Amino acid sequence: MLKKERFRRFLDYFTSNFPEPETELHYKDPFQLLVAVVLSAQCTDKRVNMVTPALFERFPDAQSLALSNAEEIFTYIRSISYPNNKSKHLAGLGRMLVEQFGSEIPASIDELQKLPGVGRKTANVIASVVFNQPAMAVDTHVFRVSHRLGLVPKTATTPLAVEKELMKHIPTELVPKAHHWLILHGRYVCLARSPQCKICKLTPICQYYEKLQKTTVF
DNA sequence: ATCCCGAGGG
DNA sequence: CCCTCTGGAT
Repeated sequence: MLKKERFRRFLDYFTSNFPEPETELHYKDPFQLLVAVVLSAQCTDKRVNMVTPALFERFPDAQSLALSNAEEIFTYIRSISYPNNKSKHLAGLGRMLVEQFGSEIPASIDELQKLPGVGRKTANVIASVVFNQPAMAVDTHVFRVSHRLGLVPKTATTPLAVEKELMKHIPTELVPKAHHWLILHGRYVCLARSPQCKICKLTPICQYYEKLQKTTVF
């Protein structure tokens, strides 16, 4: 199947069945989303959502983070992955937002990436979700699902390469939604260790499933 | 043992 | 390119 056809059917399916996908991280403003996404590295959204209510009550904005320190922040996030690194990142994040960005969340990818704990993936999420820019954040789900479906070539071995391949084929206005669609599919259907092909509606266009049929003996 | 909406440093 | 960070669920 042609790649163009794969993309068309992938986008058609999700446009029809999940027209308004959203992140599962809990937040109520750009600052909270930024913090939540920084915390979500190598950690499930569910666990992040367990610590953010108390965290946001104590630190409702960049100023409060800037006035605190990594030691105190650590006590609020000790139950998630890499609490030491992330508490240091958040302390520095608060300070930089206050000192260099007037306590506003910057909109450009380059400026976002200057913030401690914010790499390309997190910067793309903020640009896409907060500012509705056509930025494709490639996390573990997007990477895996894109390869399994056959949306990107095997030579796309890095998140950046996958990002560029996806951007080539997804219409600009659908990029923010496609990001969520790939994540939702990876989280609930195309699981890393046990892809649920039996309930998957995309098997007709899936490269992984196609190969699976060839190698399975009945 | 592997995975989870990765980032920073060497 | 590599390595380290390193909690909790499956």
